[in-house]
Amino acid sequence: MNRLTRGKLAGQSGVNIATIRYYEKLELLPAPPRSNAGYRMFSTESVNRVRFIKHAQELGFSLKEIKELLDLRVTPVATATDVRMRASGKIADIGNKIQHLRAMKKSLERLVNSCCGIGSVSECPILESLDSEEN
Amino acid sequence: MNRLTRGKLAGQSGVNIATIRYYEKLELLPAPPRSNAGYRMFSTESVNRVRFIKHAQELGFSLKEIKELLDLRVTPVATATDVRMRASGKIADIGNKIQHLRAMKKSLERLVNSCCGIGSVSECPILESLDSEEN
DNA sequence: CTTGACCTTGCACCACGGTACAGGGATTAG
DNA sequence: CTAATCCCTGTACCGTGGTGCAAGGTCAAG
Repeated sequence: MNRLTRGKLAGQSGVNIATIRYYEKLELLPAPPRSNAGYRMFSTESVNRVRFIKHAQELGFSLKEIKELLDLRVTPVATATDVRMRASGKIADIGNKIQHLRAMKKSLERLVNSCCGIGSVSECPILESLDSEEN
Repeated sequence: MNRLTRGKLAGQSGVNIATIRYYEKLELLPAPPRSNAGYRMFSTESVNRVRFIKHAQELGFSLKEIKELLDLRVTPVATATDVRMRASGKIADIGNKIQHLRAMKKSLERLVNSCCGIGSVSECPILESLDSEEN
């Protein structure tokens, strides 16, 4: 298992080199072992970790929430019930996000199909996918 | 159609009163007509608008992107093709988000079912839903 | 064995999305 | 009529998520 410097990790995962240090500080990345000279030696696994973080961000999770997601993996057995509860909460959150996105997608598809068709209707219906009272 | 003050709009849409002014400055809300005393007079429609903005944010859209989504509605007929293209791009973005969320959800469900079950396995598999090279 | 490209640290700065505050005017309840 | 509560504006500040810079150490190529 060969190891990566900070610059290599940043390059391979598509983020700025300084971001790696920032994620390490927030404990989104575990503090890696160091070479004799003090250089960070990341495992190749870390690339997936950083990519996961970036993808989760695009989906509307904050770094704090992403840390919670990642911490689900390593929580000791003693708290299995707690882990299951938190994971279930995250699953529910994700389900809600999917529902909202589906509604938005449907609205946009209606917009494309009905407003901007050959007839060129000037007044388009509002994107009204998410008008519910609560949430 | 009765009108709302800034405070009423904020209250009914569940945001801070200062946020309304901020959204107006960013042109996410159109500058409303004013009363004789200079008070903003929002339409009841604005409540849905603000809610839409908040929901879209939860789904990982920036305010700039949300402005683009909202602007799709009011772009003149002349640019119908452009509107259709931009809307299609947004639809594709949303589709990708949904796919990513589904993968995350599946991973979490596997975590709940296989790791934290009665057997209490200590080593859980990584949340590996999003390891793809590109995107 | 030097030059350039990497690495280290601490610290300062940035954009985004708000949020608060001061100083003043309007409106409504008692 | 007056106090409380709303509204107005400009401006300053805040947390999040980075990003850049300076001063110095390391490593690999020529």
